[in-house]
Amino acid sequence: MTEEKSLNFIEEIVENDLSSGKYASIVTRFPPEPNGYLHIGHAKSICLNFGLALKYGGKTNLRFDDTNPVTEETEYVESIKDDIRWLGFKWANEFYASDYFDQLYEFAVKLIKKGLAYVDDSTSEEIAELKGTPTTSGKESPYRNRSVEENLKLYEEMKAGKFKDGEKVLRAKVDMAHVNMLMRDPIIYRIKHAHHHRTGDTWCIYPMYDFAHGQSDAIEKVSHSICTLEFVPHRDLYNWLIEKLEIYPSKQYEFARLNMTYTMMSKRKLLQLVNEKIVSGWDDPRMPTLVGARRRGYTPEAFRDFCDRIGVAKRDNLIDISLLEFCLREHLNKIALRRMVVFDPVKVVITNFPEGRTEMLPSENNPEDTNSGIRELPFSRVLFIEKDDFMENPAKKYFRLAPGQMVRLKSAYIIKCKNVVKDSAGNITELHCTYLPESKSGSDTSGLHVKGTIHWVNALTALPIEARLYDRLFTAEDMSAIEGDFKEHINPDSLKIQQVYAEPSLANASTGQSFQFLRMGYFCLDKDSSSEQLVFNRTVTLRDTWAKSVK
RNA sequence: UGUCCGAUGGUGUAAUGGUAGCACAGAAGAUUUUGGUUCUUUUAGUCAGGGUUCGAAUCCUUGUCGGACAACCA
Repeated sequence: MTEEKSLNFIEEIVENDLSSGKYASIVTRFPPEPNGYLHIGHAKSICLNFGLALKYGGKTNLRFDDTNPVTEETEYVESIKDDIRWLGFKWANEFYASDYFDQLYEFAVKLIKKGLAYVDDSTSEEIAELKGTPTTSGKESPYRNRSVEENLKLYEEMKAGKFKDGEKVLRAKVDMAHVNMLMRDPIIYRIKHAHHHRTGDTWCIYPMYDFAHGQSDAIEKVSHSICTLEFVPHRDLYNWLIEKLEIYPSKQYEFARLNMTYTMMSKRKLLQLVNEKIVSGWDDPRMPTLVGARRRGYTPEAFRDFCDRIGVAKRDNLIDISLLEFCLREHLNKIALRRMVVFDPVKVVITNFPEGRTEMLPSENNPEDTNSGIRELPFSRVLFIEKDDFMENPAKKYFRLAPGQMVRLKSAYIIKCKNVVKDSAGNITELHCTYLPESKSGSDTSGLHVKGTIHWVNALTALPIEARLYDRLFTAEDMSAIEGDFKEHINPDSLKIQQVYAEPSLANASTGQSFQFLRMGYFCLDKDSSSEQLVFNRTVTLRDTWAKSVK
């Protein structure tokens, strides 16, 4: 059997609840607010919530927490659904907090009737003033002791649109002296004469998060309501409302959100990058959004593996982005077809190869996958190789091409450098080489062992393509620690565009398809491609131990 | 100043009173028609003090450090 993997603290809770018979099966939910695109941090939550239900035989609802019409849009709803599907998860139900507005209204009425909620006419400032501070207790509002009848009437008038935005709020009557600020008579309904993306203009009062989230959980009979650490103080209120409303007792558990090096997860700041056109959009391949990562060439398999590896705990964390890249490379290595592309070409003339002749040479599509087959590469007298793959005065342990030295051309022949041609300025323009006909790949009888193998393309048939080379968007390791304007820490070199030369088979690539450009990295075809110009995004470089040792 | 949450190699995460383990990152080597992959080996850790115990990363206590909390956001 496979090794027993240790459980995270939430799995432990679930297993205990299941074995004790507290629940026959579990219900979780993923509750995004449709006011932005999902990012990598959400992926952790999605994998956790859906993963739990999958592992323990339960179900997961997708529920949009759409209680603030001012910031929410249908565009976001669609993108969120897309991203979850892309990650590979299926929700049992698609729900909206706005589906429950009628019921939520009735819940509030019930609270009023129990004498546990009141309409407050205080201004926002007055409410804040009376709220106290974390270290000093609050004071009661002068409107706190209105009669049930008056509250009922006022609340109904709020709903009917009799008041302007901010003129009145409905507050739960808890305890203004509570050590937990959230328990100091929290606002549960506010007036917003705003168009809602689903309910239109039906409502002009909307519940606050605390009066929607737990209630929605209860309505759906969510057994384990899993959220991030910043909601810990809300748990008191969550439980208080469930108790007073006498509804299904969902339980809230909190875990530490994902933070990653050189990355920023704040939806507000990401929106800023989009609005200020610092990036091309939510799906800019440099964005930590799921759409961005997808366009960049990240795979759902890599994300799921990553989420599995980072674990779930309650301490703040800052995950090294190299772990994500490791997961990515591991997956891409298995699935990406190999192709040869020369980025910075220097011309190689094979002086003993007949002019006008083209030979087709087979090359494996992926050495890690024997089922991936081969493709044919044209080889003739004039080729391009990478400038970096030649050194006139080779460094020690450099085993690529140098004057008088031999190197293997991948899937082709061993060549030997005979002559270096330069222009008047001393720049290398051509390398004159000879090839060893008996060293042909697959039928090599030369008996020679060369240390280096390099990639190349046939000059005549080379396909010019655009390569977009991405680097991290931010320069600071811990973006949450920076003070001042985060935009001062944007990497000016996060995108470099280069015209490069590809083997002809790349003309058949389809959008989103991943390739390994030999020795250069993983790339995928971008949607910006046209028939005249193919565009490839660099997903991630290959590990490069040589570059490291040179440095 | 208060309440709550947390603290294990560089980074994550296990060990649930009984050998501090795993992964990433780093280092060294082997293999390789990708300086990729793969395979070896290796560096490095329980926040501090006190207590309970035959035995403490784990329990108690004090302290230190980090985070959260004073939106009509979620």
